[in-house]
Amino acid sequence: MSKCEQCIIRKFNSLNVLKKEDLIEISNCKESQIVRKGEVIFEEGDALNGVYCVRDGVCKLSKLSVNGKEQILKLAFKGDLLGQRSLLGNERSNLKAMAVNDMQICFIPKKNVIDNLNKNATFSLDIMKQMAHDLKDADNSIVNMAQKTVKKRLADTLIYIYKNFGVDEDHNLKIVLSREDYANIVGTATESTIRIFSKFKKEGLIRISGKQIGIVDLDGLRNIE
Amino acid sequence: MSKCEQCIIRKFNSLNVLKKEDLIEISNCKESQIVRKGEVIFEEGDALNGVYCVRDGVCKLSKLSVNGKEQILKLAFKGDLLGQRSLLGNERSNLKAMAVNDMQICFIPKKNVIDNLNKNATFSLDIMKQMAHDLKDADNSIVNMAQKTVKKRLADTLIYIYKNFGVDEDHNLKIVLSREDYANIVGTATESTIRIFSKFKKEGLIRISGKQIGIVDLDGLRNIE
DNA sequence: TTTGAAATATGACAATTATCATGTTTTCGT
DNA sequence: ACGAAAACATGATAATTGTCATATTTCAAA
Repeated sequence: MSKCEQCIIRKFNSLNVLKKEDLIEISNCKESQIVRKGEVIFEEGDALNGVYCVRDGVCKLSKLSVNGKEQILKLAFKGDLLGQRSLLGNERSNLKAMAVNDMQICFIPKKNVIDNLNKNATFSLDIMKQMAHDLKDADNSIVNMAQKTVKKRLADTLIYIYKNFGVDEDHNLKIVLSREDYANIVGTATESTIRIFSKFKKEGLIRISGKQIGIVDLDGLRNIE
Repeated sequence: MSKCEQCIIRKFNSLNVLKKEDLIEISNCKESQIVRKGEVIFEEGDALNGVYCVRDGVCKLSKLSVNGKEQILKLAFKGDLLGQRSLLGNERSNLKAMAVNDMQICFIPKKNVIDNLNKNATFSLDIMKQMAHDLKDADNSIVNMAQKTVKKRLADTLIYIYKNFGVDEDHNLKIVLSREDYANIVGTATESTIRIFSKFKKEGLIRISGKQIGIVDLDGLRNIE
């Protein structure tokens, strides 16, 4: 089992500001685990007794809407801390987390996090900074949902995945999502997603072979209205 | 000028957990101001050197989308702290704040807030709790935008305003917004909002006289699909 | 009080998106 | 490798929503 104080992933989140002794303390209490593609880390409504730190892999954070459709709110990856909100608000999780590919995550008990929040103002400020950033992102998502067409949102999503996760040796998007996942990210029907991807393909913007999607004309995608 | 330590508004936000001496310190530095209906408190892109605490009145927090339309993200009122995100993230405001009716607000300099965040873990935790709650709200907004029809979103908005701000002596909604404001809250065209309100009126769900809107059948509004 | 601008209202039409049906392809467990 | 289930694909059609045009009303400043 690797040690937090040696783990480079913490460079990507607020744990980076902790002192070595506190990291060692956390390291002794944490539990590393492997999560396979498709496995659920936690469900909407679960009581979380700590936070998960993503070391490797990607998961989707989603929420069921009243009409029974899943809405994907975020793709979490390397460095992301899952469940901090529920921990802070002392509430059950309002999101579900499911692995998109194989993952490595570490569970850090609530006590360790709260202790550090209580004694380390720098840590608290860094967490707040992160939350402020998340709130800004959320605002942008709301504006996009409200004002952009489905086509534009799908193009944006493809670009987002390209930028954040890159491509494999065949130049296809490294993160492979189903058309339904894409639909659940932008909030549309699966058929609409399929149709629009077909259109993108016909227009030479993307390349499709099964679930593999490659971006052919990035600027073309960017310029979609 | 009233004193923070005697101000009951702080009961509604994180300032409530501060010690009396710190409140007095803040009170000595704060600046109370009156903002008239339609006046702008800060613009998108402004550098804020503190936070505004809303004592009375309501303001809309909005953001311009790429296509030039305004998106209203929140109606802030009694107890809300404006600008804490920008302060924490050390960024310029990504929102604009404009008074919906006459307001009383207090400006608290950045230094006072940061000082208390540094020395008072309870305060920090309370702020984080508030932010966690805001993030949850934001998630719900995204789901609603993505999954609900314009009609449903407008009905929800009317109910929200009814629940949070109540009615005047004529039983009309106390907060008066233009049809354009409603459109900018739910993310639709002004004409669509006007049309749907007209429909609500015909169906006996609401009452309209000019800008005054009254809710006639709350359950009817709730049950809209 | 007048008047002109802004807000509200409504029709006609177009564009977008959802829904349902049905067929094809891919994936995955045995 | 095989068969079933899931995912993908596409057509037809309906519902929703946006856009443009044009009245009408409201409201505030001169």
